[in-house]
Amino acid sequence: MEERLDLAPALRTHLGHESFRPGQEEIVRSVLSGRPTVAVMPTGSGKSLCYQLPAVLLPGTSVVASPLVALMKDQADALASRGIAATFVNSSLPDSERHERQERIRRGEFKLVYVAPERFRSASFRSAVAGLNVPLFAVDEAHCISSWGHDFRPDYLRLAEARGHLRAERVLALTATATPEVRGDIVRALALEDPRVFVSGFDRPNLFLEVARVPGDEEKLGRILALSRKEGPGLVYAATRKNVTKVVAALRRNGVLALGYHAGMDDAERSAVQDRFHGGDAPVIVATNAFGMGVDRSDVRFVAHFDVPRSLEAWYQEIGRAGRDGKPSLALLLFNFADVAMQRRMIDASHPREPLLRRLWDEAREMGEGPIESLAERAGARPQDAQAALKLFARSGHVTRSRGREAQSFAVRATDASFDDLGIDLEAAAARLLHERRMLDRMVRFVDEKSCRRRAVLRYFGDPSAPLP
DNA sequence: CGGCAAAATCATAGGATTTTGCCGGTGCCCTATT
Repeated sequence: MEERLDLAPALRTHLGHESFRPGQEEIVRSVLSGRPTVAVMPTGSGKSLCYQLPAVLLPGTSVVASPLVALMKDQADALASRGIAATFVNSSLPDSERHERQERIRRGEFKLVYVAPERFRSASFRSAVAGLNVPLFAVDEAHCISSWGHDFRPDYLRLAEARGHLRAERVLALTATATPEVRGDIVRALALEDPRVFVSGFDRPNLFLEVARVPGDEEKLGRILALSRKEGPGLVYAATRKNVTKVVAALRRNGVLALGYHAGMDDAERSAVQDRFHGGDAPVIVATNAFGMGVDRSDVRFVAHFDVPRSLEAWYQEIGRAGRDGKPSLALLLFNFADVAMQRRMIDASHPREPLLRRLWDEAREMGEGPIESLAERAGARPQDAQAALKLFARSGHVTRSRGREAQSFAVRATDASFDDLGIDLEAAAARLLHERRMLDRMVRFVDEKSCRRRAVLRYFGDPSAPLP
């Protein structure tokens, strides 16, 4: 007979909720049972409670892998204000503070510790958690494994190792976006054995999905302007920083208070934009895909895409930020076929080809060391290609990179190593390139979809509640 | 597959038109310099 622990009192005392929202209780029970758990829930449905409550109930220190250090402080503070001992460790802390926290972690003073996956590279952190009793290792935004792990943030692919360091009794992976394929990536990367997978409904009945084919920027701006004036607050996603600037300028020229957001802005500026948006001050945010995580405003009336996104997943996640209050909202995709070419170029460019890589390695070896800029020049490549290639070379330890005041430079450690010694998995890289192209193709096919768009999306995500054709 | 800005061209000396070239998003962490 299964023991049915009453979770309601703990939910009330520790987290201040009267009752569970749909899906939460089952997930919490699955975690408590000890079984590896994957929870796929739409943003805004209370994912964090699914690890917070078990962390409070289980003896020991639970560790949460979270992608953005900028959000950790708020998360930990929110828990602390409820009397839950939570903290975080990241590079924003001065050394002394970090060491002090690690000592407190070592002594088991915390119920919850937030870290980025990269934190496990630090020997002092690993040592702090070495003897710790860790009942739960939670991986938030677990789709990052799939979207960032391969080249952007490789430590996402080493989370199983991290789990090993922690000797965590339980694992919970949480995400808002997951096709069956991404779910598979998550299970594999975390080496989950026989996990329970919970998928809540992806249908968002209050979102009206519209795709508008437009011949050029003028029409796009016209539609966005009309929306901004009538609907607001809203989000506009653009594919490049340059386009962000362009759209912001156009809206402002026409009297709409729009704020731009992208990773090229400094941290203070970025958080100021977030704060103004949350404060209800800015009716329209124009952003690259840097904007999203940690955004918590329920009355967003529209999400418009100035450029076609790279995948259905990306698009659905982004439009999911509209209408969390359940009121009618619009997702508008402004589609110009020319934009597909731009995305295709970006995809291709992020996967340097083998001949280019070989050329760059030969040049790098010959130079021994120097600014990345001149390496690019000598190899007849663009700086960003040289940058990407060196990142790849650095992974094998044959190259170190450093950043001076102005220029970034590199140094080859083993000048006698051949290209093949670098151990670059070209086959895997080629496969990923192909995969990304296919995702984009699917996005484009979706634009041409003749039947119900909603049904097509739900089918794509494998939503069990999707109506059958 | 487009759009834009800069350069080249035209046709005749300042300005208009055409051609060409370019277009790159996400964030950890650490280390060397001020």
